[in-house]
Amino acid sequence: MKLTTRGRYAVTAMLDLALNGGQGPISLAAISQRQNISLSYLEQLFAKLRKNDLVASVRGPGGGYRLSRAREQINVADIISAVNESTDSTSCQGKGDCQNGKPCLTHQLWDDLSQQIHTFLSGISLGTLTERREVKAVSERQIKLSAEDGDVNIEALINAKALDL
Amino acid sequence: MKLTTRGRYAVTAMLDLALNGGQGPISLAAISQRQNISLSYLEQLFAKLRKNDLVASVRGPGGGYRLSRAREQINVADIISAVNESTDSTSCQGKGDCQNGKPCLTHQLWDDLSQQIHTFLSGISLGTLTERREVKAVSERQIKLSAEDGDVNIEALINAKALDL
DNA sequence: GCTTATCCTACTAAAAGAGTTGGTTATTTA
DNA sequence: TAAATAACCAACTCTTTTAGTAGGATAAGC
Repeated sequence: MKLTTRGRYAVTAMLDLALNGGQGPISLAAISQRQNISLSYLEQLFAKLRKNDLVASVRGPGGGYRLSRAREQINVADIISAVNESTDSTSCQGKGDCQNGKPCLTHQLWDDLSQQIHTFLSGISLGTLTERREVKAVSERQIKLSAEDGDVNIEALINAKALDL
Repeated sequence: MKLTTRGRYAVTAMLDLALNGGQGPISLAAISQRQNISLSYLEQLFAKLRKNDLVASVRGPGGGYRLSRAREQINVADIISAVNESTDSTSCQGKGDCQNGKPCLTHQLWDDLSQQIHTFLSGISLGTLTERREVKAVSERQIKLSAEDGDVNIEALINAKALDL
């Protein structure tokens, strides 16, 4: 398990999808605009998310992406490991270049720890997050700050939350 | 909160210190040998650990480092944030270059999440880890695999753990 | 005064992160 | 059927971070 900005982008985009993808697919262009993430970078991330069966795609005009499962069935750990999976060879793949000649065991300590983090993040689903945020969305609509209706701007939501504090 | 190999090195080194530093300070050279981490890299990491008051140093021959507090008072979150603290400006420091003109709020979602991870990791102390490992160390001594007595080789410990599975 | 070991700065090679460019394919709509 | 849309795909670039080197200075013990 690795926690970087890459995972943050993926989680944010997926949350956008969960919030805005009520009816019909959402284009990456829309997510790109709302969340201010480069379109091509999103394409790369969604290629991995699709390979891991977290999203499904619809091509052509009016197309885009939708969650392949219910919000509650997709957790944060899924998303983060999906976009990080390419070069996850932090442990030296049993090459045996560790001191004892035995396959790489030092790293197991960290893997042990990151396994716990993984378990922890598995408990947080997109559903959990949207529920928490949707309440704020309602109060946000009432305050009538954000203009474009229909769209849910995550930034605005968090803004609303910040106002609460 | 950021989880990379850098933090892994730091946690491993600190655990080595907790396990081997029973009487007197431990030199970085010793840790370097046991854990197979470059000496100079350890120096850089320990400079930050010292600034954050997680370790204390003794100079000169026979010198080295020791934990500045009891094992139980040092947690994994402390260690990781200590070695990562230099360039932690993942959130765009209120520069206001986000779309709304307001200071950077999109990132707050992630900060929210990573705050939870931080809380989680704060619950795991070096004491927690050593206790878990020390049991294994005893069984390891009984099996009499690792030769050099006095030293506790984390790799060997985890090896012992692997044998348990 | 020699050795040990922390302390400190600067530099470097390699990898990962983030984004750009320039396409192709599939699908809808006019 | 042609145009527009938007997913798909590959290669390339720029920047930052990682991990490690090199070369010392300072402090303490023998």
